[in-house]
Amino acid sequence: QLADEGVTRQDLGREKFIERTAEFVEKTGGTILRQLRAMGASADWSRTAYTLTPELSAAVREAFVRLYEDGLIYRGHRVIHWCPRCLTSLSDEEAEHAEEDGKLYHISYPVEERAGEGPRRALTVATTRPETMLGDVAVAVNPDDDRYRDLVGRFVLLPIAGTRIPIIADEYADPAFGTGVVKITPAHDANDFEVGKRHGLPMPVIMTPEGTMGEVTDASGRVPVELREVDRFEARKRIVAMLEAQGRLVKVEPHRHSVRHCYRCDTVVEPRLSDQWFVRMKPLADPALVAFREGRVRLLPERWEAVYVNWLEGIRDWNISRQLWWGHRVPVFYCDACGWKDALREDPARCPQCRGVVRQDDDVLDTWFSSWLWPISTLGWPDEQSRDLRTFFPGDFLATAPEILFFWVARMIMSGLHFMGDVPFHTVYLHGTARDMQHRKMSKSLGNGIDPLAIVQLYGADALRWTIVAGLGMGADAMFDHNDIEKTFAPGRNFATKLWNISRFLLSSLGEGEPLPSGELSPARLTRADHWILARLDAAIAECDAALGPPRPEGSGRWEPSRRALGLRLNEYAESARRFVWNELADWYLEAAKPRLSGGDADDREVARSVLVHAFDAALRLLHPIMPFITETLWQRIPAPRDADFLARAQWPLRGERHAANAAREFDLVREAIVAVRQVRSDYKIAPGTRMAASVRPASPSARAAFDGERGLVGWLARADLTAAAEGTDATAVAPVLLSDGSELLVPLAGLIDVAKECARVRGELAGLEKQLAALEARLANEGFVSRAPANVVEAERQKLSDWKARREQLVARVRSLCGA
RNA sequence: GGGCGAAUAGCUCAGCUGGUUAGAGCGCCAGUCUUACACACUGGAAGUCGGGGGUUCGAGUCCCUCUUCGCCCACCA
Repeated sequence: QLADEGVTRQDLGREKFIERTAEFVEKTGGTILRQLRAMGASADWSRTAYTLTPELSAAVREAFVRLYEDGLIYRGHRVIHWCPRCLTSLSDEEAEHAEEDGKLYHISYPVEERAGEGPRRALTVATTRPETMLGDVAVAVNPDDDRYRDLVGRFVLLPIAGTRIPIIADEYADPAFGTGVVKITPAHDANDFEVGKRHGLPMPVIMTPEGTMGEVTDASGRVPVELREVDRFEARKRIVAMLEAQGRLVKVEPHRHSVRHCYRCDTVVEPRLSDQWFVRMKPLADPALVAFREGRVRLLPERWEAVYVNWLEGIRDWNISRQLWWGHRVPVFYCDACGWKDALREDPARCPQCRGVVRQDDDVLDTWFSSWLWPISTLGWPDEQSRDLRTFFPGDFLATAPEILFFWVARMIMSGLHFMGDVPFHTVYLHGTARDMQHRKMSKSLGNGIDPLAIVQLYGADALRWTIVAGLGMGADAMFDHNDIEKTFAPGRNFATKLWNISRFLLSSLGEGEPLPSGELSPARLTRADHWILARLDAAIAECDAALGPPRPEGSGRWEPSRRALGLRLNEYAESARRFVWNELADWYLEAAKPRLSGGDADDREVARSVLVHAFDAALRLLHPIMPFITETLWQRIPAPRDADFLARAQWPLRGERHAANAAREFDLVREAIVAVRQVRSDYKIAPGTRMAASVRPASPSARAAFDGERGLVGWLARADLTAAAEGTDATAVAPVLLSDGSELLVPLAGLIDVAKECARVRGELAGLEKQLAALEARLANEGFVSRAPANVVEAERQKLSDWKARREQLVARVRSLCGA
């Protein structure tokens, strides 16, 4: 906004800038909360917190002072990442790498001549950043490099600057890279800084904070007048031209390397020597590693654990000071009169030593220095007796993005351990990132983003949630095509519509004036279909439970050792629930129950309604975490058991065990028969309205009872009249189907069968089966398989073999009678 | 330079500790306004699981290697 007004923060001044920023935060801060609410996030919205309130600010200050007192915060003079646009230092994590095509410039530095010496020599150095040569204070060679051993201790003359700088020996110089000679610029390169320290070299800063050329720390005349205040990239070009003119540019090679950029504005970061506040990280990181190794904190998906460990093991001190104005100000005070300084919890009126005037450090703290305290500062820390802290710390579960694993997650773990002696949570779930079809992160600047609120408007929050939960494996990135959101979000909307329509049917089937279902399911009155849907419901609940993983053992501070038991396979959970609702409840049970619900006697109606309500109620409970809005709305309308005022607070469904397994199996057999008849109808293009006939040869008394008992259902769902099987039917006039239990279904098709075509089809099927059968027989004939595979696997294969053989027999018989000799 | 991930049906993706004839959604083909739903219903076609090698009775799943894409980390100027 300020840029639009053509104003900089410096124009405005610190106070005014903070005022304007606070105004902005006030206006826009609610956006994310609104989005979260619209998407159905279920949080205690009365407990939102903000790091810049007095309470949280006090916690940040307390943390700083304690770390300072413990010697874990110190002032460091070293090369840090500097953003010339933001005019502030950055942490290592805020300076992001990006591969770029650059150039490697080889520059020849003449060796200072010595009296009576032979031909003039020169050392060639290679650099990607020629503009920094003005800050060179030495050239280094490896002490073991024979090529240059004799030159160590002598000097080169820095071109353009004209400065005389020593040739030093340092391990840092890699004999294998380039010429083996490296220029040393301690103020503008972190490695060179280390070399400079080792050799006690001067460290001239030759760039202004804004990134233009200029002497900042001394006036040694290194930067020629014509280059002063020239932007660093422009200066690079000019210096290269000057070197070329002087014959000092040996060659220029293309060179791909990675360049650090400011995470905020993408400006190329400038390594720069300066004074900053640092947190000593090793003492904080070690306990975080121990906590991980002891299993007190766990990352999912597991592959992130290696990343976490790797970062902690190689941790470097954290630059926490920013030369910005918005944030928590560094609580360190100085007395210029006597040189006193200290970090304090309260602002001092004057210097405790000399009563002189004190001033506070100008810098503010890295925003993550406040955020890393979030799990404790929001609960009342540093008051360890705070009720909230004692009640809610440590937390249990954190779901967040992998990109802030280091910035936030690892540091929260460190601060929790350091300040509270415990991890702030036990499981970290690192979810995927929303990307476009080119796998690029969604971002404002690329314009490839999808506004969640727009999706909520168009398809509903439940559809959005469904897409994300059901469509992705654990931790997988989500690719969205913002040009075709329809195909992405329509399935979720369609499923929500399905739920809506199921409830419409359910409500209309309750009928006027009839008593509402009692909710009591008396086993004696249940039909096969009832048993079946109750069995399917139990299976669905079991699958959802398994996908979500078992709850953590009561009172245990850690998860079970088996990580796989943790679950969080949300997509599997969603799919199990969907399949139950759509493919089982809606497609089969509801259709099967229609005759009973509209006709039948009052008892039939009552039972069917009860089962339907029971199953749908359970379905809504299963789906509520994914689709909270529609499930809550529908649950309020149906006569479901009211164990809570809101579905959100109602019980998770439990497995009922009320069904009879054999009755459920019988229904499955009937379903098979219905599907078979439909297939025949479709294959032979028999009009949907045409009533068909079918006969059955049951393989068992149970099957006989099922087909006898469910004749009406077959009539209703397959439009086919089941009759007793007639013996000796003409093969060319009947389509036989072998059901899974061995029962046989015969569909008369006199005059409809194209004998030649059907013969070919059956032969094809038989050929396929023979192939499978041969493989199966080979497997069972294999000594190794029979002796080494688990018994249940072998048994299953044997069962399969006998099933397939029966099927083959049937096909062979059919081929014989259909295709002739 | 190191590490990680992905590559499975036309498309987007599931396939946990190796073990049915590898699944879903969308799309496609055929049919249907069947009194909850055409944002639907019924039936169907479609994959040598990126290439090669290995371990194993058995590999989409484990190991090695190659190719392509992506991400993270990194002090080769």
